[in-house]
Amino acid sequence: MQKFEHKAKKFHVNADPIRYGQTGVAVTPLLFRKLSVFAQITQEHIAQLSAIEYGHGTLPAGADLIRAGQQYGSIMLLNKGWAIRCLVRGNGRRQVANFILPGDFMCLNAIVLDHSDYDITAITPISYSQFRIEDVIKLIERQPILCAAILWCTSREEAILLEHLVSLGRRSAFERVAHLLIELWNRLKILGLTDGGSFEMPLTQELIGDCVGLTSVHVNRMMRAMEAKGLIVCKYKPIQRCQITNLPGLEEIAGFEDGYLHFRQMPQRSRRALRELDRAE
Amino acid sequence: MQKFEHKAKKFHVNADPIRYGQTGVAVTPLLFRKLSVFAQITQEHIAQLSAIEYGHGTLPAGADLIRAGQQYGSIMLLNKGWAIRCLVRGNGRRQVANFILPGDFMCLNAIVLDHSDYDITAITPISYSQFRIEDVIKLIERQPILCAAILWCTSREEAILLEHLVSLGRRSAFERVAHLLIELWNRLKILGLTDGGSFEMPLTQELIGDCVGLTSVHVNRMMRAMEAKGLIVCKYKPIQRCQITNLPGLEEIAGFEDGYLHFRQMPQRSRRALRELDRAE
DNA sequence: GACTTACACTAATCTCGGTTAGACTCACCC
DNA sequence: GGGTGAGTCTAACCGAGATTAGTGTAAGTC
Repeated sequence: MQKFEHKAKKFHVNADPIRYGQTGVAVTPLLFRKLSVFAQITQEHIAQLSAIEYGHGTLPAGADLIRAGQQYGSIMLLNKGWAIRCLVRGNGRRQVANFILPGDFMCLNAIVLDHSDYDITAITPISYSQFRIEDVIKLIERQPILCAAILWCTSREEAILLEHLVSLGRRSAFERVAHLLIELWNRLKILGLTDGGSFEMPLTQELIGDCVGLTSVHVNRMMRAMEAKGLIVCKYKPIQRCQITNLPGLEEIAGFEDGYLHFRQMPQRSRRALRELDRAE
Repeated sequence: MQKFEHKAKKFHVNADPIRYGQTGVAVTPLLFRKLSVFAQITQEHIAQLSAIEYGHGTLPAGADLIRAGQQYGSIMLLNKGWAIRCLVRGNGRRQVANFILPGDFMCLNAIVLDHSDYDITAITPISYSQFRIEDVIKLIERQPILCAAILWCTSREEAILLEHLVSLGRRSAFERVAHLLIELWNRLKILGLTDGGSFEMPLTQELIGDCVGLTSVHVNRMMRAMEAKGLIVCKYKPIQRCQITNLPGLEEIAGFEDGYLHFRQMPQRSRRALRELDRAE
């Protein structure tokens, strides 16, 4: 880390209205798909969530959904497109905390926190659903499983954050970039948005750099190096698609272990406890 | 970040049984003190939590409470002493995610996650309370306010993690160390564990380095520099006490803003929604 | 077709912070 | 009182990655 005088650019709007994520597909299938990785979520549960959706919106690439310091409005669910959660320091240095993919909630901690610590910015055109905080509270009260599912989302997000922390603190530039690519691939895979080793990736190298704490220049060097080693193919500019040609090799170098993504069932004991609550109704 | 070949040391036990944190004080006051920052928690609420405590334990400095990859056992609450939550990479490089202070929960996400991603290691002798996961689930079901309080703890922890991410990605070595010191001071202050600008800090420089992604050598350089500028006094070795002599100056340099610590009341709307749930019983 | 914008990519230089190695201090212990 | 160990501190060296300042290219716009 050195000076980083470049100011975070605010509005590099992508004029063309390409839809990232599965085109024309509503939220619920993606969320359902994600949540079923972890618990016996039924379409019925998702329907209950859909029932309290009070609106939805779209935003062009580059627009902010919420700014740091701002009071939380509603809880949102990203349906299409990609967004970033990022923190901007006083001097303009920007840190992308993570990438928000379709099926991810946004501002979930509005339930207990007053204001946001971060900006959420669309990096492609996005569409999202909105939920009133009160409605969500009431729903998760009635539906323990849904409550657990939401808790799972936040816990998983924290785990991903933790892994980014390790990247920034204890991984080399090469490892960081590699690790990010593998993570994105994994997260998209459970959504069914990958095609073999290949996936749509609407990121600029600067954005990647802002996420892994490097300059775009250095991200570029690392990606050139990966291609040279035959690990990836990713030469479109601006990057739109990335293909991992040698996943095991990449995982090896990055020291990637997928445990932190928690692609597992909820622990037994919690399942039992929750079932009891369900019966109690 | 470069090579970092030093293996994470496992057992640098502190032989002397000094009690960090308020000596001889049980959990509940500290937790109560922390939670009341955020909601109208009553002693009654805390009593309900105490009621489901099923055991407590102590551990010498250097001992692990849980290891990465291990299945979660119970949820715990740190009563006395300090601990760290840290991730160790295959090659032995260690990243301290955060410091766990008295009044902090540990393994809270055992509710939804199966296994831990991190080690929790005592860095002083510690004592803690244990709760069965099922009991906690049942309790928060009966007590929406307590549920919100716990959610607040995890959300706040995530916010702290986010701030660490910014440190690692976008702050200079000097800023990182300064930021950490101010954060610790703030967190201890709401627990009533500070004395003016001064507080007990049972950390080695290596531990600080493992948290902010630096070597102990460089942490030392930075702390020397801070003393030279008259910002802190922290000369005991091993560090036992740190005094911030010029807080505004330090905050200025570190770019510290306390918003992320969320020393605020829960948002209005959530308070209202939760009150309604309470009446419903 | 000229102008503009956004991004990828390259090369040269510089610096922050890692590495290595060892001295110093204090506490404990046989 | 000498030995051991844990931690602090200093100095010399060096390299990963930032910085700066470009060139190249594709696509949109007037």
